[in-house]
Amino acid sequence: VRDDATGRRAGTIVEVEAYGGRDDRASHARFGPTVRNRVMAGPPGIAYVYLVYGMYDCLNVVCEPDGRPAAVLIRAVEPLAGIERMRNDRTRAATTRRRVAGSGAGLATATTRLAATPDHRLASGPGLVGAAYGIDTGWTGTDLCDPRSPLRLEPGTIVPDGDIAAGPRVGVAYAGEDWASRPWRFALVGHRSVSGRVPAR
DNA sequence: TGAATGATGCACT
DNA sequence: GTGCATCATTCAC
Repeated sequence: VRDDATGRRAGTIVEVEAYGGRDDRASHARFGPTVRNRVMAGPPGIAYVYLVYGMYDCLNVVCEPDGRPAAVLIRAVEPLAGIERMRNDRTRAATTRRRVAGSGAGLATATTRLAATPDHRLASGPGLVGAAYGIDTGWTGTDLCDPRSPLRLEPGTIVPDGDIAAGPRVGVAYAGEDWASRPWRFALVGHRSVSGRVPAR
């Protein structure tokens, strides 16, 4: 859930990935404590937002007790409320990117395609979750478990194990076969808001 | 319909 | 200097 002056955005998390500590070669914690990842080793329930590929903000929830670095990446959300606001922020993010890239035609097609994007695909990917919720790295450190927090987790429903699919994490081939192959990506089976991304070889 | 590619800022070595 | 926990577009077929 995110609250701000213009209203409330809410959705159900339908896909996540787990990232461990020093030994996980795919985790930001593999470098040991750094300026960027330092909240990962702090108390759990805190937001860790990082910029990837120079343009996408990815939201993580710090896990494990204070002192042990770990986090869960929110990969996809099914939008439930504040959908127009999500759409607006998606457009804004795309517009900013295109302006930097300097392609007017690209912007036109980008906004046209976004308008054709169904509601349930507005946050179907880690970068898209960040864009739809208007989250950037400044949100790192936010207490996601405080009911008064403008960005927070709220209790959901218990899902039977059988409804959860597990598979390898996306885009972590660099970590080596052992770590890249671990089935630490979890998603609701067959859910239409799960990211369709396939590892690019 | 699917694979390749470019964009872009910054953490890290 | 290198490469990334991504996505949209372009170019084959």
